[in-house]
This record gives sequence, structure tokens and C-alpha cells, in this order.
Amino acid sequence: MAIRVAIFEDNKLMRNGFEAICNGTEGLMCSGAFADSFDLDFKIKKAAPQVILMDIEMPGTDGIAATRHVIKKWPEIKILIQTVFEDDDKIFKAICAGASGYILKSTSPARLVESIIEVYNGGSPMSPYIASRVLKLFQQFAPTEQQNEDYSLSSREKEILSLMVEGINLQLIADKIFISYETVRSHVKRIYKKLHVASASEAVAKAIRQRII
Amino acid sequence: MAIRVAIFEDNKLMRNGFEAICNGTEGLMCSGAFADSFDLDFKIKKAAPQVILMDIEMPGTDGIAATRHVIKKWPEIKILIQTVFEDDDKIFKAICAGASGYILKSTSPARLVESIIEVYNGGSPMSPYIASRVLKLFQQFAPTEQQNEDYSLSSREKEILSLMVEGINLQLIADKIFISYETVRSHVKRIYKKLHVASASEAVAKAIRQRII
DNA sequence: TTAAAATTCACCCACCTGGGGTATAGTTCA
DNA sequence: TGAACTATACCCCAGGTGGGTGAATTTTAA
Repeated sequence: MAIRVAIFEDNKLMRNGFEAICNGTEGLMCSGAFADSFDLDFKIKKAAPQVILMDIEMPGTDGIAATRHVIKKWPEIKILIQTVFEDDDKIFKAICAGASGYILKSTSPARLVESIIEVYNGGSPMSPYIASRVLKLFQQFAPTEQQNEDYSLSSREKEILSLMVEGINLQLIADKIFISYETVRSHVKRIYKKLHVASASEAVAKAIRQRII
Repeated sequence: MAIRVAIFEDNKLMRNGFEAICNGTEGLMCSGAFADSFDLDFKIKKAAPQVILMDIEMPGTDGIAATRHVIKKWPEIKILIQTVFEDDDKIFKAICAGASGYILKSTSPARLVESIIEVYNGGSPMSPYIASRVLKLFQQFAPTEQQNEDYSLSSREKEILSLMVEGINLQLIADKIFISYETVRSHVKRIYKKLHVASASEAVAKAIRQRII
């Protein structure tokens, strides 16, 4: 029994190309090729796909919202995102929406077919670059058991750093923890030295990324 | 120039097998094959690898701790974990330790070679099952799908914001993207309005937390 | 108990920043 | 074809920030 694949892709050339690839491959068949996500439910019901090849940029709801919607309604359908976007935000949102794989438009037809079969079998094909971005993001968000490089901030310093992360300015921090403005500045300067940074932005970025606070 | 690969694997048969595969492949060479991670630094210095094929179960410090150590000391070395373990905890720890890829022992020699080349080129090969586990874990740990407000930053604004996140000051940003200092300031002010913030730290914090860039 | 941190406070100075303007050229879209 | 937006650029000004230095007091660790 061939795997039923639905295609959402607004570019006609690509859509036809994907359709041809699917139908030309043993074990795959295209059960629907659509240019937009209007009437999404109707299209899904009609195509009854097991795998969806989903473009992100599309008329109607974009591919990520469509993914979220489909996964919620038909959790058994596997969705393979295929797009030109390689920015972290898109990757992140697509994964959170429940996509099973994420490949770039530059992927070869052979690899595309492989990927469709892989998602169908429960795997998660990703283009190499995407995979490395996912790992990077993962490292960022993981509840760090990683021994955070020890900058040996004192507790007061940590306290002040976390207030800085809130975006509170130094004068207000002083008021908040009942010490003088100049003292706050002393602490801040020491924090910069310990973190090897030279500005509030850098300190904040480092604090958040490395969960120092 | 062949990619220098070091192998850490306690099973002699497998170690010899991997070594043979590397040396038998155009573009790869095994610059060291070790059964344990004792004297790790010495072994790394001796082999001077660009990619390490790392087993998890090993005498001495286990492969994950070894990964953590090597990445910290030689961040440019790419580490490809190869193991029989497919449990979430191991996967999770390996990624957090800084591994670039994670493949199973069941991987074919051809795929193994591909994977080594992929990590060397900055990609992150993962066995299909591992990849799907990573996505699952990712969904678990991802900061709760706060409906990412759309701040509709222009691409220039995003570019500048991301430079700010790097901690680069406005003058240097101007130099870097070849526009005047005052123009950068104009952009920055507009960014602040769009993000409803009033300082660089706040903007950076918001950008990182909500992955706006 | 003595040395080393941590915490507190102050002053100086140059420069950066945030907020307020204004203005022009180019693009896009209705 | 205008309106809206974007990118570019400049001005002013008050106040914030980063860096340096110095010093007193308390807490912690050796």
C-alpha cells in the first residue's frame, strides 16, 4: 500500500514537481496538491494523507499554523515542513507546532523521497543545517544540568544581575534593594569583569543564555 | 586534505572496524583509535582530530563527560556520538555536553562516513529515531508556546537587534553594516517603540526570550 | 586569627544612550 | 498617483553608563 502524501505549496512549478516525484516513486502517491490552506479541513479530509509536505509561506494561514491545526485534529498525520526559511524562529515554531521533520527546499528529490518515508516510519529527517540549529536551540533551552561555567558571582551580584535582566535601570535597582546607586554601580562593574563583558546588554545576553541567574 | 578522525571505542572489533572504514575512505583518515579516555588531553593532542567518533560506554570517564571536557577545551572539534543507547537521558546529556551528532551503532558504514563528513561541515547527523526523540524532548522543554506577539520588525531592524544581542555597541554596529551611527540610533529607537521597551538590556532580553531575532 | 572576599559608598570623566525633533529618497501597495 | 512605510541621516540635550581609583565595614574561609 502506497503512502498517501498531501502537498501544500503555493508555487505551482514546485507543487507539480513534488507531485510528480511522489507519483513517480514506488510506495508513494500524491493524494492531493494544494496551493493554499483555505478550507484546510476539507482538503485534508479529501486527501486523507498519511504524510503532509508543508510549505511555510502560503496564502491563507501559514504553514506553521496549518501544522498546529492539523496535528491537533489528526495527531496521526506526520507533517514534513519544507521551506526556504532557515531562521531559528521559524524552526522553533514549526517544531513546537508538532512537525515531524524540517527540510530545506534545496533538498534533492532522492533525499525528499527518503525523508517522506522516514517521517512515515516515525523518524525525523532534518537538513543538516536545520539539525544543527535544533541542537543549538536545544542547548539553549535545556533545563541546564550542564555545569554552568562558574563565574563565581556572589549572591548579591546574582541578585543585581537578575534585576538587570528584568530591564530595570541601575537607579531603580538601588531603590529596590535599598543600597546606594554608587554601590549598585560597583557591583555591576565587578559583574562585568567576572563575566568578561563590557555592557549591560552583553551581561543580560550571557545571563539569559547561560542561565547564570 | 583528509579529515582527521579520532575514535574512542572500547570494543576492539568495532574500533578496528571504524578505523578501517575511515582509512579506507577517500577524504578521511583515522589519526587515533583509543579504547578508553584515560589521559584524554594527551590523546587528543596526539591525534589532533577534527572529528571525534565517541562511544558512550567506556572505561575512564564516560563518553559524555569526555565530550563535555573536549568541547570546553577545543570548541572547534566536532564530536559525533555513536552508541547503542537510545534512551532520552543519554541523548539529552550528550547534546547538552555539546555533541554535534548522535548516531546508533546500527548505522551502516556508508551512513557513518556520510555522518562524519556532515559533522565536519557543521551539520548534525542523527539517526532517524534519535532525531524524533530530540524533537519530542524539545517540545517538552520549549518555553511554553507564548503566542509570540508579532512586533513586525523590518529586516534591517532585526539585523540590528541581533547585533545588539551580540553585545556590540551602536558605533560598532554602524561600522559593521556600513551605515551612519545616527541611522543606527534611528533604527534602535524604532525597535524600542515596537518592542515596548526603553533600553538595550530590555530589548536584548526580550529578543532572546521570545526569539524575535 | 588572619587573610581574602564580599558589600558598601563616593568622586571624576569621557562617552554612550534615550527621547525629542526634522528630512530626503526609495518602495510598496491600494 | 498618493499614502504609508522603510532606510537613511543629522541635531540637541539631559541623564545614564563604563572605567578608574580609593576606602570602610562585614563576612567567610583558610
